[in-house]
Formats: sequence, C-alpha cells, structure tokens
Amino acid sequence: MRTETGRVGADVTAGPATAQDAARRPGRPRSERAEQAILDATLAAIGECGIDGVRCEDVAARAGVGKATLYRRWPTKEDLLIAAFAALKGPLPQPRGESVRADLTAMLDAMARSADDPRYARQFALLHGEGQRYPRLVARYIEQVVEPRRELIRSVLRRGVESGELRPDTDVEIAMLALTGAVMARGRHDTTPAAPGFAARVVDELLRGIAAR
Amino acid sequence: MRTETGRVGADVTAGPATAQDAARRPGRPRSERAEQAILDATLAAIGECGIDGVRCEDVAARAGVGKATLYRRWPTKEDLLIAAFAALKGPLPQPRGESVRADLTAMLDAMARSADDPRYARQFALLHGEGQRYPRLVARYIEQVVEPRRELIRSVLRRGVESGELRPDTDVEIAMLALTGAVMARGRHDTTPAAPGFAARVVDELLRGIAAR
DNA sequence: AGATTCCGATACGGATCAGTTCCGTATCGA
DNA sequence: TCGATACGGAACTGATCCGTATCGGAATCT
Repeated sequence: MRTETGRVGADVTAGPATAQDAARRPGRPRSERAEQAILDATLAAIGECGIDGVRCEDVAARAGVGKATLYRRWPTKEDLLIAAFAALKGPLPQPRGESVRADLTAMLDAMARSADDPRYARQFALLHGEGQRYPRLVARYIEQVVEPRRELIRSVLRRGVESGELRPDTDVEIAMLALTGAVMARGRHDTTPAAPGFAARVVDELLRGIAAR
Repeated sequence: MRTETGRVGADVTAGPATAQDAARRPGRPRSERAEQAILDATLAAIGECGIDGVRCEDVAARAGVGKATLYRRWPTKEDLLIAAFAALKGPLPQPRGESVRADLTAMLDAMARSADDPRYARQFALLHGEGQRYPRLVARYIEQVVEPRRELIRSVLRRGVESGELRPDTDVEIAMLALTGAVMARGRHDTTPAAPGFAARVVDELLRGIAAR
C-alpha cells in the first residue's frame, strides 16, 4: 500500500507533490534538491544500465537519498521513469527560418549530437525494447518528446513547400522519416560521434536526390 | 558449475551439442525436436516479453521441455539468446537486378513487412536497449544480421552508380542510412502495418530529391 | 542385459530487487 | 515549544527468477 498521504495515482501526470504544495501544509517541506537529485540519478542510471537495469535502490543511493524519500514522491518504479523521461525532454531547438536547408541541417545536427549522449541515445530503444512492460511510459514519451520533434521537422518541410524551396509534391511524412531515420540508423550501433558534416550530407542527399539527371 | 559433459563455452558459437554428435556416443541421443522447440519458444518469448522479460522457466514450459533439457544445451540465458537470434536471421532477400529503383523498393518493402512481425520489430531495439548487459549478443547480432542487410543495400546503390542510374557523386552510406532509417523510423512506434506503397514512396523521394528544380 | 545418456517434472538454493517499515533527526507552521 | 511532516539510513518482506539437483522412466549402444 502507498504511504502517500492523500494523493491519487493520476497525479503522477502532473508530477509529484512539490515543495510548494508542502509549504502550505504543516510539517517540514519536501526538499527540492532531493527531487532533482533523484531525477538526475534516474537518468544517469537509465543511460548506464538500461531501462530494466535501473534499480530504485541504486537510484536512491546515487542521489544520496533514502528509499522512503523516493517512494514518497513516486509510488512505483514506472512513475519514477515517467517523471525522469518527462524531465529529460529538454528545450526544442527553434528553426531560425533562414532556409529549409539550414534549418533542417541545424535540427538534424542537434539530433545527431544528442544521440551521442548515451542517455538520449538509448531512449527510444529502451522504450521500444522494454516498452511492452511500461505502456504508460511509452505513450507519455511519444507524446511529450517524439512527436513535438517530428512535428518541428514537418513544419520546416511544409514551410519549404509553401515558399517554393521544395517541390510542391513533396511527401512531407516520408521526407521527415528519411531525415530522422538516417540519424537514428547511424547512431544505432555506431558509438563514435557523428562526423561534423554528417547532418548536412543527409539533408543534401535528400534535397538533391540521388537519381542521375 | 556446469553439468555439461565435456564441452567448452566457446562451442556456443557453433551451437550446442547436436543429436548427431550424441549418436556416436553411448546413451540416448538428444532430441532434435526439443532443440527446435526451445529456440522457437525463445523467439516467441522475446517477441512478447522483451529480451529481459524472457524467463528460461517459461521458455522450457512453452517448449514442453524440462529445464534440464534446456540447460544441457545452453548453459546460460545469454547463450540461449545468442542461439535464438542466430536462428532468426533468416534468408537474405536477393536483388533481382532489374533496376535500382525496383531492387531498393523490394528490399525496403521486405524490411517494412518483417518490421510488422513483433519478433523482428523489437530485435534491434531490444539489443540496443538492454544490449549493455549482453555485449556478446549485440556483437553477434550486428555481425550476422544487421551488417549483411546493410551491405546488400550498399551494393545495390553502388551498382546504380556504376550503371549510371544514380548520380556519380552519390554518398552511398548516407543514402543507405536514409532508406533503412525511414523504414525504422516509421515502424518505431507505429504498430499499424506499413501502407502498400510505403517503400516505393521512400525510394522515390530519395531518388528524385525534394528540392525544387 | 547392462551401462549410459537423455527425457520431462519438480523441488530447491541463492541472489536480486520492488516496496514497506521503523529509527533517530531536522525543519517547518502555529 | 509542540505537532506534523520531512529527512537519510537500514532492516525487513515478499516475489521473482537463474541455475542446480534429483526423480522415475525411456531410448540407444555394446
């Protein structure tokens, strides 16, 4: 049974009880520092051990925190993982709007670069691999991390079609998949960092096409 | 300690002791049927439960086999997984050589179609996700499954360059990543089967390029 | 026949790990 | 100061699961 005072499971979506909530309640408020330390430790553990390799005991130890402190905030391991992934999503890179080529290159480059971080590198694979056992986790991750990034690429492509930079009959979805997929496929089993011009080369190959004229 | 009679660990690479070996030894020979049933059950379990979700006990039960029968062949879980993945690799689709477009389309279509099989769909993700804990498994899978398929795509592309079907300055590696990556990216979180023309659209977009003329 | 090895079944040892509970202590509002 | 809640630490429970051991019986060789 949960020792959580009165909160229900659905609240996980909005995060755990924060220190602000507690400030209006009697007793010692929850430590904001502990909370962040736990999330950081969780992400580090995921990067090192994989999603199923994360042990709550280890997370607490890394964070310099008692297990009770962890379970007071997230009643199950899945809740903790959801919170960690949500915290990881980070800022979306904003297209600068100069040209489709420049925007796509910048975004793919950011993708490829973050793929060199093992924490990011294993995100989707982890989710996909062990995702069947954590369906809420997968759904939330796709909604909060994957789709916004895909949509950003799509929007750049659509803008290119409107501005005449791209063929009017461009299949935006296919192009998006080819671009993001190339970055994914490269980082898949290649642990070396992406070469400097990699993103630009991907964009250029797709822009020009590989068919002979 | 292993109860294995006299075989060494390195033999796992070449598979377990087969019924043929045993036929030259006294006593009851090993059942070929049990062996195949175990491998099939392993693959099914991987597809359903994920790589870490596979339980040897469950595999034995599905195969209608005692645990001893399993451990007599593969002394550890990792050995079993390696054997199962090696058995899964299946035949390589052979390019028919008519045209680059036709060959690529056929191969990507086969990829997309097999990605609809959950057993295949989760292969690389599983390996990538929990691969850190099974390094031998990953290495063997890449070598035996991933690379041959990639090389096949590369060879078609190179042939296209030579025949003049593709631009002479085509970046074969990037093109290969864009093609295979698009299929990967589509199937990533999309459980619905690929649309019939999907592979052809990917190939065509890359062949023609999306830049306006 | 007798020795040997395999079979499926089941029980067991031992390790791991999620989640709980309790301890003594620290920090808040009243 | 007092009550309430938080803290880190540690012990504990209960479940899971790998791998071993043992059983009676079946298949095969000499």
